[in-house]
Amino acid sequence: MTERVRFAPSPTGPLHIGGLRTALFNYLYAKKNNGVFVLRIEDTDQKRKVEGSEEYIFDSLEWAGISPDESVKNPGKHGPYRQSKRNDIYKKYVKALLEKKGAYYAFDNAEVLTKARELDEEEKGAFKYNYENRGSFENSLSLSQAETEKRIDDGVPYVIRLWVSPNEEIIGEDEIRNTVRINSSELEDKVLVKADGTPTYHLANVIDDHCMEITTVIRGEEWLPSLPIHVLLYEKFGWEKPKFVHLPLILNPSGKGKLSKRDGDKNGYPVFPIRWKDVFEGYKEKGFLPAAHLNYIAQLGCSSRGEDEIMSLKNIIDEFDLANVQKGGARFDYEKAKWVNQQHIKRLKKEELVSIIKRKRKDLEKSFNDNEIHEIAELIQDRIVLLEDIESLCVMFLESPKKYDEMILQRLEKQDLGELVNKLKKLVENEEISKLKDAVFRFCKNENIGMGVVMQTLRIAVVGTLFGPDIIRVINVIGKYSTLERLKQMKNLT
RNA sequence: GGCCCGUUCGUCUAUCGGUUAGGACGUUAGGUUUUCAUCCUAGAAAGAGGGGUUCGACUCCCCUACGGGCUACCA
Repeated sequence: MTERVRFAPSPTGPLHIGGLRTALFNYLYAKKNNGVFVLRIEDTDQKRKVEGSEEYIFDSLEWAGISPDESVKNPGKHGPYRQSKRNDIYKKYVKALLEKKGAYYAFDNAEVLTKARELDEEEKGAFKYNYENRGSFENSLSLSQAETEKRIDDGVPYVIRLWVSPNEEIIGEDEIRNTVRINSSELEDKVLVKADGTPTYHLANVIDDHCMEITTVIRGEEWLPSLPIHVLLYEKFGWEKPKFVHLPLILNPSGKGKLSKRDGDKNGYPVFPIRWKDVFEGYKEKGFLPAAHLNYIAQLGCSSRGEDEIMSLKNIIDEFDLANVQKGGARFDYEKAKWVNQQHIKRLKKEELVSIIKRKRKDLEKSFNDNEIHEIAELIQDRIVLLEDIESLCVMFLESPKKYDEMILQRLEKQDLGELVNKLKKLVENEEISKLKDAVFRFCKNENIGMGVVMQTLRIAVVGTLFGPDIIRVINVIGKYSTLERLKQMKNLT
């Protein structure tokens, strides 16, 4: 049997890092098992729907390189792939459930329930609509059949609730943790169909997973508490249950709660894969390679057997094993995420890096030929942590220094800077630029000046700071003319 | 409050009853480099606490503590 998994986000805003990881694990599981990765849009609550979020989900998955095999965009035979289009299906199954006495009508309005809830909270905690009190509410169990039918005919609003019988042991199997056992008396008669006739998550989810022939449900740990409800639903329908996998949550770096948008804002890292409506920057814009981002996320709460932590998507698939998934939540670590990205960049083929650099710095091609850009790529490759660093790393090749590091200037002042710059200028003038290194060595020896001082002076004159790649190689790239110009600019300054 | 899940260096993790508890990020100290980055070497750094079971527990069981999740006609 082919494995079928699904990622089922609801389009209520941008997909965040946790969602992306859930999608990733579904994808990995599918690919590892030659299965099918389905994307289902859970838009039963139209009130909460946010324009653009469905597109955003597709765009994010595409950026990450983990697009679904079946979805609204490439439907298979299990459609529709949007829950808002499946209401007829739900209706059919709810009818059957009602007939089997697996569910019942309830007419209680919001005020009644709110009041009951408040009352219970004062006394002992959470209110539950269940076997203990359903007799005192207005529903098809407490009302006569005639009254129930009359109300429905009269158009009195109602919901449909799951009929949970007390004191039964419900067993939920999770693939990465121990069997979850719970007494059904703890459960609530969950609303299955809302007053507007649309299903709640629990109902739609179970029916869809069954109808779409999902074999393994991989979702976040926040769903673990509703597993018993789902198990009950499968049993009442008489359906075979899929396997369940509840992924540990991604926590804030502080460990306090799930990773949140707020936290990302505060600490300066994105929590979304790609830009969301000019409001939030994503990992893409921040300068993460999709493969690197996936690499980091795949290892949050999951260990890899391989000795190398840096892996391509293909490697991640090969190594993927549910047995390696952690049980406890994992804190997000932006420093490590950046390090992984840096490692991926370091391993990029020169051609790939060159094309990224050309894209980021379009003006580079005006001043340099392909060979030179390759050299630039080589000079800066080890220094890029985020792709956005490319911009600043390229500045020294394109412009003469706008300002000079004051501290260094002061330090060098003792050496009669003006004269030294002048001599260097002459040196560059008279030497072949490709042989500059030897020339500088000779110069130091003849003039009896320390190598350090000469190189620092040259560097500060050419790029303005004391950081950066091999200054001789930089000079080779920018050429004799630019170098002389820059030395002249420095000379005028001193 | 109730229910559920979890707990190994600061962080991500290895260990599936016998290990000097290993690796990675970060951090500290050296080295390489004209500088910075890279790279190399070394160091500090962990089994929440208490009971069992066992010849022997990080590993199995129980309790406590702590953390997280859920507790909507949201998903």
